[in-house]
Amino acid sequence: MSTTRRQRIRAATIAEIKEAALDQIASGGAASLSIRGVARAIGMSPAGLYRYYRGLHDLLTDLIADAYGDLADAVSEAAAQPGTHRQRLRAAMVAYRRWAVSQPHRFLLVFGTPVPGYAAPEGGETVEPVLRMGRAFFTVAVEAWRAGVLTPPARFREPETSEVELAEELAPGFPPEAVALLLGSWGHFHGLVTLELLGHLAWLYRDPEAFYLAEVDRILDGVLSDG
Amino acid sequence: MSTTRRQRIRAATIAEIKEAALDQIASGGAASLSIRGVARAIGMSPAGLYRYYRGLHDLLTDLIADAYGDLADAVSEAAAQPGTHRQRLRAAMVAYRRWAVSQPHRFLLVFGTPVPGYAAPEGGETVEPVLRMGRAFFTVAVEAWRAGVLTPPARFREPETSEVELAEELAPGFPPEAVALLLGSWGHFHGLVTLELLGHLAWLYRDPEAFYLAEVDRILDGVLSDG
DNA sequence: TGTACATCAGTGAACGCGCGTTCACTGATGTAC
DNA sequence: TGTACATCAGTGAACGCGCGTTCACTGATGTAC
Repeated sequence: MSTTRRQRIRAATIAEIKEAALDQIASGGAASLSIRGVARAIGMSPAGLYRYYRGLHDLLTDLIADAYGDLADAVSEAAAQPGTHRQRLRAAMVAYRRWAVSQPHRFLLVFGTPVPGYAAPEGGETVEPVLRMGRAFFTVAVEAWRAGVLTPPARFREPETSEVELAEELAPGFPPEAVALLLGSWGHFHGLVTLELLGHLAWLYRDPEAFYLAEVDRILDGVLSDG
Repeated sequence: MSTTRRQRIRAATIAEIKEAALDQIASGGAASLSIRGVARAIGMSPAGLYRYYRGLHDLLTDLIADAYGDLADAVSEAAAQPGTHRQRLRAAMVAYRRWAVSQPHRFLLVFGTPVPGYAAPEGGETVEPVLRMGRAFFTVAVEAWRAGVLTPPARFREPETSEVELAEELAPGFPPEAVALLLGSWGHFHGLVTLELLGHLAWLYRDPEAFYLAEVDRILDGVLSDG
């Protein structure tokens, strides 16, 4: 327990740093994040920040990991609520958009144009969070499949090896077409969210929520047959 | 005709500037574009560039407009080829991805995270190119509707005023649901393209083309009934 | 409980860098007569 | 066809800025005995 005092303060400072960094990103984009800017915001000398992060790159990595984790949490939680498969998938898609719209800068940290000079962490670290969030959707899909209400397309191209492998890993016998179907659906609602976030729907929709919800229903119609 | 000589050189220089600027963007992202960098690349002093652009902002605006125009051209051309409605819409969607994949930096100039400090041009300029590209799709859709093969969703939410207005403008009697349907479809393939471009599909697909094409067919099934 | 020492948090000055933009200028190209 | 003048393209030096990072340092917090 001797670790406490200094460590608590340290944790609080890290939180303060992240908060200031997110503020900076929120107002000027990820590329405008700077050590000096954060230091200024929390009233510390620039050099002091090097006690907490080895450099700008590490701070950014931390923020991205946080964001991805948060989004995955929001989606997973929504998908875990009781209800029909359709209700749970809908809830997950709605949570995806809600999270994105409520903190666009963090969403774009994960899914926006990569920051120049910042190379995303290697394979392992990239794969993990994608799968983690994906699993929220796949889990419900597997359950729907077991219940016989998942409708993969009748005629389908030759499945790719990677699709077969992932399907087998999700649940023995799970159809590889359904893997593609779910990823395609992700592309669908993800696209709607990014278009909204970046203002490409603003010329038609002042508030695209109703539009989004209707599209979600279309997506669900393409995946489930539980009415 | 006295205008020629100097003007031809000037046009060539502008082309050279843009080319160098795109190179810079291709390798470091839009945020890394700089007057000095471009000047260096074409062997001119930084100050000299101010004979051609009033500043960095103007150059960037020009590049974005070019990119949007090019993309619109590629899509329009594809949609204008002879063929069934389904073939033409498919060609347009394939052209959208091909253009994006072949020059990701230019696609992201239009649809990526906005460059910090760069505010997109006002209303008019933003609306025009969106509609211009959209018209390629809408035109085919209107023809399909006239041919009776467009299938807007049976049950639909109350259409919004903006949807009704746009539908009326496209063609008297054109169903507002179809407007939403087409925009939703745009979100679908746009999402697939951005996910691919930013590497979020790489963990599963080495080459997502087959996946994309299959999704395009799903999209078309949701829009057309011409089989 | 008290003291000697080690670790940690944070400072302030300094480094070298690339940036956008302005300014006064030189020399070449075009124009009017 | 030739000359006087205006316009244009491009230079080079300079400005002030914010940046990431390093370094030697001071003072506070924790640890061992």
